[in-house]
Amino acid sequence: MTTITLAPQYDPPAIERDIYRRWLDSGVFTADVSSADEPYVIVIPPPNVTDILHAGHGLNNTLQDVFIRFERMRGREALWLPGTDHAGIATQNVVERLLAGENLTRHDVGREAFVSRVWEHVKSKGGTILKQLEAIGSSCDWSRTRFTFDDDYSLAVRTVFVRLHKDGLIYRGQRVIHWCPRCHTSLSDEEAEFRDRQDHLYFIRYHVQGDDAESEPPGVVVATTRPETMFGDVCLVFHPDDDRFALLDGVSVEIPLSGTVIPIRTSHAVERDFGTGMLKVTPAHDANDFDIAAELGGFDTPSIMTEDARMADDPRVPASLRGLDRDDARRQIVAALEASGQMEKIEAYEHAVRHCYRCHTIVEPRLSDQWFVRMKPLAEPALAAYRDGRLRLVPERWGAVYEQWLTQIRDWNISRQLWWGHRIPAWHCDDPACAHITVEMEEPDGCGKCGGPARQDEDVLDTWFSSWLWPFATLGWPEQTEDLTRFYPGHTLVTAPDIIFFWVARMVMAGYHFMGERPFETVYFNGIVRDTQHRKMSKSAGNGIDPMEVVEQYGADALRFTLVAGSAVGTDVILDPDDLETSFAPGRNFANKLWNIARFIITNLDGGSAPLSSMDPAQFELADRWILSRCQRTIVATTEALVRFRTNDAANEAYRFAWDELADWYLEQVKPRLYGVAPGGDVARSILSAMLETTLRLLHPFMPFVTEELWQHLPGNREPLLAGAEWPSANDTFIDEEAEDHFKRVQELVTAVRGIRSEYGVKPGTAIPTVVQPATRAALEAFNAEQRTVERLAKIDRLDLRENGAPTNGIEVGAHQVLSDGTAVFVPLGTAIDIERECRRLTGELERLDKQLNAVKRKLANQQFVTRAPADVVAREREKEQSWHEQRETLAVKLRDLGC
RNA sequence: GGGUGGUUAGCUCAGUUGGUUAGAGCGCCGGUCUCACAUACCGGAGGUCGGCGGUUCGAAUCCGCCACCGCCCACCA
Repeated sequence: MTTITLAPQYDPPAIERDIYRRWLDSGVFTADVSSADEPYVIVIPPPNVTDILHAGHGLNNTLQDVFIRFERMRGREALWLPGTDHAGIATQNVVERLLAGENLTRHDVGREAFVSRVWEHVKSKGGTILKQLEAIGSSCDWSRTRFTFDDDYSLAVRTVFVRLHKDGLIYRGQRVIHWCPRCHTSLSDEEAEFRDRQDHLYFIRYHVQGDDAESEPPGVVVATTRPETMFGDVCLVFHPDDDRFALLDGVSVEIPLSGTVIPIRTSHAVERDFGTGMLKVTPAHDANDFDIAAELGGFDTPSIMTEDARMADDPRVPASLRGLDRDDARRQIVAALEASGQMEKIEAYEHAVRHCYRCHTIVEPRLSDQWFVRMKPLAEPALAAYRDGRLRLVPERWGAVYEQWLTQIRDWNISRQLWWGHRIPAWHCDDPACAHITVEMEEPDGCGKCGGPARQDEDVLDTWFSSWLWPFATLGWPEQTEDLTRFYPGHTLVTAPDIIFFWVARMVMAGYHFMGERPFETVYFNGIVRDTQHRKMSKSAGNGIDPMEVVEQYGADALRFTLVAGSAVGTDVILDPDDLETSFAPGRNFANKLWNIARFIITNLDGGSAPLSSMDPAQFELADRWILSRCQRTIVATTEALVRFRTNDAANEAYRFAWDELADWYLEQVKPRLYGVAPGGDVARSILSAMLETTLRLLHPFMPFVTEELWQHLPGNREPLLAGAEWPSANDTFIDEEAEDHFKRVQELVTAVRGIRSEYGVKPGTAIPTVVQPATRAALEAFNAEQRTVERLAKIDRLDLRENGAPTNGIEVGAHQVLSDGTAVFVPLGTAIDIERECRRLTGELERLDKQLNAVKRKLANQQFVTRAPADVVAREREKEQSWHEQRETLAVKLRDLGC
């Protein structure tokens, strides 16, 4: 391999595209169905087909890629299955907005033309996000890309519908559902999300029939937040034990403004303490009221609003209000009631109101015929799987949410009055007398009962009704394909906790019901990306970060590193959209650091090095043994952290090793040997090469581009692609506690000397008097090269080592740095020091030391501590006392010498 | 109303089962363009770990209460 000279700075855009191309060409991302290796499967949470990548996708997909690359390197047959979701309402809304720009509605163009228009849009604009996933380095198996509207996938959806229907788990029912008057569709409970709203509670007086003007009180007062629904009232109810109204049971009242007569009844559903204790029952416009009315029996369910949430053209609605939208109607009704004296009072009232999760319009409860999935039987296996540990959630606390939802699960409304989606495979008989509904995979010849003509149901299925099949429908189900056999069940699902109900729990249900097996073993919930005010990042809020911009400016690796290393398991990631530099420069800088570590090492390898295994360990110096030992520990720690999904720990372990240990210490220590100034150059080269190689492997899941590029520049024979290379395994023979301990002392000494040089402006040529304690002396003596290391790294000519006591008598003044074993480094002779200032400083230091010393003495004097604390803890305290005592003595001598 | 997460340096956050003198990055101060890197190097300042109480030889860590911030769920209309 020719060593091209590496540029002094890493330039991401210059290499990312080529590297990605190289990966694709090699097929390293493609899972081999016939491989004997143990599989590892992640299915992507399919983004909406027209989505563009936002920061949340960035985090989510980077995490998936980290796991998949890690397992791939560990030798598993890794499959990361990508794809997109047709996203019913969301996509339909996008196209409807486009039409609106041409002053058209979907009804103007018609169903068929509209659907082709959406397809057109999806084909031209869709899938952008998949290209963007490539840009951030995602190692998806693109040969298996799926779309929830693919023919195969649609077949799976129909199959599921038909099967569940046959099993009695899908039924058609008339219910009060959540209706979005803007999207013109029903919504599931999950899609109608609560938002707090400042509202009013209106107290309205209903006249009791037969009462005359003198009656006291005249009629009954009902509290409601929705006066506009009162024309749909069928009765008023109060609690049967509520004495206040005891005489009113069975009495008739008139609905204000319309005069419709309705009875008063009783129901245990009434909360006596709320409002007046009298409740109006509007079965067609409130799910609870529907239940109450049903329980009482014998009531109609009058609808008094249209699909647009306008007052209906209905005899129950006063003529002047018909056609008004619900807000205008409310205003007029309130005004009219105030005028007629029937508005008792209006109170400010804050409550949670359901809104459409797509357009945020207030949802209108509406009585209609819909298709439902009976959820209880499906939920049970999903619940059991979690409870007996077959399904693991990380972090575990989400289990409570998962459990609670499954425990109190309600039937799922799956029909949507949209045009973009999987058409429901049900055909209604044209003959009202027959009214049979035929449910089949393909269009039947006619009604399955009477054989007459039948029309297909107009509705489409909830988009989540296709998503919940994702882990197996993507693998070819209902066909028993090789892929399905090999790659189901999968292993890790990485997703955000906000779709735990929509998607995660339902996938588990579908997995057990149709496959008899969990779809994945672990669900890893990543955090949510927020801005500095902890608001969720979103385009609409204008606080988003465009990952593509970050990739351009800082590189994909910087983006990835920031997102992954910046957050602990399941915690949110806070980023400042107005300050990309603060967030992403550290990642970019680290990539550059890595680049330069490699640049230095590769340059100095001079085209090659002998393998580490051929080196005689007897020739290893302290620094060699130290870095080898540290490297082993880093491998263990990084691997361990990744296995436990602690990606931030893993990334930081590797980061620390590369920057703080390899670059800052080993590289510096080894320079004289490389330049031939000191012996041992070959050993150093060999170790450097091994360290770089391992570092690249360890960092590859986090920063695939820069590591792969550098890998390509490494001299020697190894796997052609880092993406397909082996994850390093730890080798205990290199663990060397003595070397770690000794090198730590060398580091301490170097740092102390640097401190003195910096603070007192000591010139490079000056010797540094040092009174060495045994531990430090051992470190320096056992490895005779190390004193030279200290001198070189601290940029001094000579360490002037002395035994015992202070070096002199006030000439070499100001004991400055004292090491943990009491070794003292002094300011050298001839250095200008401000004696007074030095006295103050030393005195302060002495006080601090005394305080610590007293604390530790008190601790050791405590019998309880000595007898009850673990022996090693006590021993540490003893050492501490000893060392601080020595430091104190050194300081005291200095103070005396200075004449403080 | 019920859950649940958080509160540690100016900022964003680590701190695994309670045990060295509580850490990192950025920012700040001082010094260096030292032949891998100024996207760098060296040194430094900065925290009574939200408050109170408790358990313990020992608490950022465990328990209780309080305060503030956030999220989820919930048929008091």
